[in-house]
Amino acid sequence: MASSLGDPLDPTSYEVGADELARRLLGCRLISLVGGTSTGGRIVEAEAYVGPHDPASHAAARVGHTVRNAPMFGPGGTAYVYFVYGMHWCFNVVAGRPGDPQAVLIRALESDLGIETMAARRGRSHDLTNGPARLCESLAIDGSLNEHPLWMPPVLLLGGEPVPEERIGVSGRIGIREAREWPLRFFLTGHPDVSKARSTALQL
DNA sequence: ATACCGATGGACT
DNA sequence: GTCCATCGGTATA
Repeated sequence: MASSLGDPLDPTSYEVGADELARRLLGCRLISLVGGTSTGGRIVEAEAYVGPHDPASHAAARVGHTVRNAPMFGPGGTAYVYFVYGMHWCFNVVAGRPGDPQAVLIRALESDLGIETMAARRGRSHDLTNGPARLCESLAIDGSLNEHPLWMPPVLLLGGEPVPEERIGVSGRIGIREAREWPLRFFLTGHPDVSKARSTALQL
């Protein structure tokens, strides 16, 4: 009954496929208390990586269970944070049940909390949370938060205003080679924090 | 608005 | 060695 907006999502609500979770996370709020200041915002773009049969996933069958992707094999609702291109962190929400490696990459937030702190971390006052690596820098999320459960501080995933189905756009995922055309990227159509070039829904 | 390019490090084959 | 679930700068329009 404590279903007021802004409560942490229940751990069981993550026990769904990553594609469903990605849609469901749109409109939810990602909040970081790292460093003592609240930073974050509303999720407006997310990508699903749906399991061993997904060749673009870090947990693709050809890769198997490794040290890096181990968090994906853990319980839903925990964080999978990985380092890419020698300089950036990316934040994922693990989906499904233990042993079922699925995750949702958070690609953009509509930032509305701790703007000044985020701007200081980023060294600029714009482009704070559009992009998976940018939002990690703004929220001070790094590898130390790997496997963190997202229903407790210092990083929280809170319920938000439900997003109307017709506002949700779908497209192929970004920055991958394999399975480019799989419709697993979800975003709020026309939202300013979703790049215009990439805000066009896939034509099926 | 798009396009190219370089940075930089770890996971994996 | 090779490949990145990337970004910021610069150039061009």
